[in-house]
Amino acid sequence: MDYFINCGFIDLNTTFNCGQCFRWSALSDTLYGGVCGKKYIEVKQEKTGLTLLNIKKEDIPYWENYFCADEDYSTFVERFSEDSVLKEACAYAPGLRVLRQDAYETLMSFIISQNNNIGRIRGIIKRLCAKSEDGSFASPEDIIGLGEVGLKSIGAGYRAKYLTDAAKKVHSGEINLDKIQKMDYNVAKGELLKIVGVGEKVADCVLLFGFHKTEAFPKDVWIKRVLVKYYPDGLPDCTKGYEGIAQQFLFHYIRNSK
DNA sequence: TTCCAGGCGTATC
DNA sequence: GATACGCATGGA
Repeated sequence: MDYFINCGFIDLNTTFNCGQCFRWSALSDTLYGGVCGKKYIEVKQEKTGLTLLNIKKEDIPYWENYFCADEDYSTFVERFSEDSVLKEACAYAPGLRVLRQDAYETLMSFIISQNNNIGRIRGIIKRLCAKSEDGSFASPEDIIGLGEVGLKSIGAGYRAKYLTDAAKKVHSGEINLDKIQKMDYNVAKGELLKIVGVGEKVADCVLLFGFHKTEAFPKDVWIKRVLVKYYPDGLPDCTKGYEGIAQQFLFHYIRNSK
């Protein structure tokens, strides 16, 4: 069956190409295919939401959660528009949404992202996931099995040992992603920082994109430029509690405008 | 050829 | 706590 999710306007092209996710690809102007968890899905752009194609009824809640159908983005935009720069950033990317992605996949993806560009990140993840049996994201066992040599052969470079460390800690239970989901932001961040190769920025990306902790504010090279240029005295009050959502609008704006 | 990319670990002060 | 440097890789 096909299933329409009415979540208000969502721009799939912008949402899938703003650097938060790496496994969606355009099949046409209005159709996208992607893999999350064990599920391949095709989604169609609609005026007030999106349609899940050929979806099993029991999978619908997963995708409603993934696309944050429960969140009203007009409220965010209204709040952020108290600040002139954020107002412009929001106006620049109508329909941009921060997704609720799988925490494990987000962890591995953003370890790969460090000191890297989005095109290469996508390529490395694609080659990595080609190593799994069913096309789903490479499991901890898959990554441990590949070893650092195998990981370097797909272009992971010096991040190979970081992926290995993360995979081992998840596999052993030393890092428990289900428990991290329930922790407060600061405690959760402390857990992620135990992984070799996960620093402040990657931890915040995982907390925002994988655990939907919206107060996480990842500072990459682009956002650091935004802070210097527009917010030398800190973020405006209208972002409080939702700094991560604001961050994504600013990130997309600074990278793509002008 | 050099610079850069959704940074981090390590050494040093 | 702050700063400097090396690190794999490939596109610009």
